[in-house]
Amino acid sequence: MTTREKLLESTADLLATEGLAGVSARSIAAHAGVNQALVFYHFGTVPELLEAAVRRSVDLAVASYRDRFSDVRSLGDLLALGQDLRRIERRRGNVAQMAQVMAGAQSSEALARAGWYAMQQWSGELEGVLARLLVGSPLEGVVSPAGLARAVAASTIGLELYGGVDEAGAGSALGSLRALASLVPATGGGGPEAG
Amino acid sequence: MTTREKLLESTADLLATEGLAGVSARSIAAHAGVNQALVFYHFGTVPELLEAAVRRSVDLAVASYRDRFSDVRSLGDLLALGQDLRRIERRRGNVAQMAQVMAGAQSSEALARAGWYAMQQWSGELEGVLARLLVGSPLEGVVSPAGLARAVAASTIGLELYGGVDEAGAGSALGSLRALASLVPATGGGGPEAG
DNA sequence: GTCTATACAGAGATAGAC
DNA sequence: GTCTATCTCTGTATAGAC
Repeated sequence: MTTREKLLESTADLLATEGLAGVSARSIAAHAGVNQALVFYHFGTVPELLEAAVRRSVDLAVASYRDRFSDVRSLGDLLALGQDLRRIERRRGNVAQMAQVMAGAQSSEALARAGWYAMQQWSGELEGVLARLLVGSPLEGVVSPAGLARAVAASTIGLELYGGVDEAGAGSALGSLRALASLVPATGGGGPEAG
Repeated sequence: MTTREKLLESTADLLATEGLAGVSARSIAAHAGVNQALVFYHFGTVPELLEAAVRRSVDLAVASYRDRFSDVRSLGDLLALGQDLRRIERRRGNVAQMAQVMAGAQSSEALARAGWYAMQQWSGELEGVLARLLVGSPLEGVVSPAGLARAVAASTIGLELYGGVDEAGAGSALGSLRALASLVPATGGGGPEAG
């Protein structure tokens, strides 16, 4: 593993576990077991390292689901995949990472770019599936696949943050969304937020 | 206006406009036009000041809607109120404030408490209305008012953060949620996320 | 309650030897 | 590419005069 890779990985780790406030050139370098000055040698500034780390996490994560996304044939399939995906990505810390980056977007151009990119990648993937599934469904023409995909992604971020301050509350929120999803007409379950 | 109040107000302002990273004892004091040491005299630590400021913002905001909440008689009414509320609170910066506090919950007990409290107040209010409205509706027994209220609140936080990195994307997401809401059975419009 | 002054830790970042 | 050393700034927090 190169120094660059160690730094990228450590940054992603720390961002997910400690939040933005716990991420500094010093903490990253310590966690990676490399010298602090190398952060600046390889990435210029800390926000740029953060951006690179998030892009890498997202690219890896999205790519790991590409086959499963293209196998989806029904809203039921999508629902099942969504549940899996949510569970796995939360454990990996990728959802928390995105939430932190988006919260920090106000104070850094690089973080804003990273947040934009991450949302773009995930919702782009989901949008492709939704576009296929909505053809011929009662929802066709009523909701746009692009908007729906983005709504699901944004709500996931919100639920992640909420879970950080009230786990039980977030659980009940998710339960209600699942219940609502089961009401989507003519699909037998599988609404958008159900994952 | 007392020094205490100036500090609370300035903290809320800065949190909404600059984000957590832009909030420090120095910046707050400068914005309030008071001496920096007074932050510690009145509130002990910076996170405690943040907590107090958020509680105050939330209490004031929620109280200002209490009458309108209790006037709601139909999902249509709720939808209209939700749109108003969302527009006004976003402009006031209260949504951004909550998003920042929840993102910082990882690094501070006080912020976690503040985030919990804010979500509790807003969803408690909404839950009361939903509990009334769901009686006799097709959704009664299918979704819990408590969970639904929390899902709406959490999604609002997520959309706020997303809007910070991609305004157009967040707009399309909101549009899709409105479209979905119009499909809620037997109500003629007025689903949960539509506000 | 408010002010000045200051201690001290940790942040980002760079210079220069290796 | 890597390491040591260091500069500078900004952050929290406190002591003590007023």
